[in-house]
Amino acid sequence: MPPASPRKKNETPATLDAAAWIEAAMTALAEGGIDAVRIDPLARKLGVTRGSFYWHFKDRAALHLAMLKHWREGASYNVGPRIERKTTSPRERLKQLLALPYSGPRATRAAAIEVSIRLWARRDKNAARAVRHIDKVRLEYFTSHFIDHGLAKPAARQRAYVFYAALMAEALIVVDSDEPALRDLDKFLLD
Amino acid sequence: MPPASPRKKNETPATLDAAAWIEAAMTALAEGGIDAVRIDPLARKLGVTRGSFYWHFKDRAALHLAMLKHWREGASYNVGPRIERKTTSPRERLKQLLALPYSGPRATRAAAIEVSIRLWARRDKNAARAVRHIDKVRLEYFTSHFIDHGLAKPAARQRAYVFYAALMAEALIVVDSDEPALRDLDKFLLD
DNA sequence: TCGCCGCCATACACCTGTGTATGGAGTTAT
DNA sequence: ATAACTCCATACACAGGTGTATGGCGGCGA
Repeated sequence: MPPASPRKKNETPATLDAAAWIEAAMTALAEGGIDAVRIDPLARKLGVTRGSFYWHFKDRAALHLAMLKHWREGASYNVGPRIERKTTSPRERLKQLLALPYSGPRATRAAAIEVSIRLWARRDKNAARAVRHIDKVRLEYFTSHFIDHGLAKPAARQRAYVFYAALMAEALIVVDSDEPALRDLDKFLLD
Repeated sequence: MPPASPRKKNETPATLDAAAWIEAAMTALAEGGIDAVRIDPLARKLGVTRGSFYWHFKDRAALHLAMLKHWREGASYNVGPRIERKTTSPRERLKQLLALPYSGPRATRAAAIEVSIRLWARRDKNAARAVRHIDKVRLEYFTSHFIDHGLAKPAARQRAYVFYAALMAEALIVVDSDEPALRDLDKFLLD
């Protein structure tokens, strides 16, 4: 981050172009892992040169940290809310979580980002810290729902883990799209 | 592969040194994804130079295909057998499968390879084909166990998917090692 | 209008990896 | 011993990425 660029009035919060770099970086992360996040290709896709990057970021490590921060702030509720508009039953909320398929256009990107970051976390301490934090948040979120659903805490936590596993597995396991195993999954996981 | 090196007598099947390259490549794959499988670093770790590689393989693409073949042949029963020595009950076999932790020394490598290949499969058709095949084999394997366990086929297939998901999730989701959610998981998944 | 500054382009030095071509050491067959 | 073959080292041309230093362009403020 540069010396806190002091923007003027009707501009976005002073992180507009840095955000564009981060967005492009996340896409590259989804498509090829952390090693695919390279400055030159990103610059070409953004229609600029390296000069822009090295104004907004000190180096690649700075971009990596910004990417983790971005994911940390967005991932908590990417997999979660936007659902609790109407206070439906806890069962309905979990059912909707399972229903949002990891096979959509934007969901595919999110799934790839999940996998990429977790692979990255195997060799990067910062990424590992972010993953640990996000998993903690999500598991507690799911657990609370199962508690609302009527389960005792240990059972709720176990169920939350399996629920989370089933959700994440959609980003890894390949089955035929008409696979019946995916239908009525909620009946097994939620009842 | 070179012109089918005609070995003589007491040598291993003519793929001894190529196998060493593949082994090193799989380790690199586990540690940094497919982009980390680079010839020069591999050569340094093996104590040789590029000259060796380009004798055993045509190029990187050939190594990639060999890696997929290697994984395809080994992965089917890496996650599976070596268990069915004694014909225990199907429930016991599945329980043992769940018990083999993805946190051991060599198991960590296998888990990383799983994730790396699946991320790789998002941009490589051959890798995608291998993953599809392996998932099919494993799901059928698990399904048959649940059928032996007494479930009807649709229910068994669904249960196999959740079982497989819980297994794979250990390679992704990070929890405290003393997490109670992982204990007694079999009671939920198998009963 | 003039200078300042945010933002990016350009050029340079450096490093790392790929693929190929060629040579050389060691072994085996005749 | 000589030829042939296996296996690897060496050298080269090329491509692509990183980081830095420097220059340039446009807008805003006094």
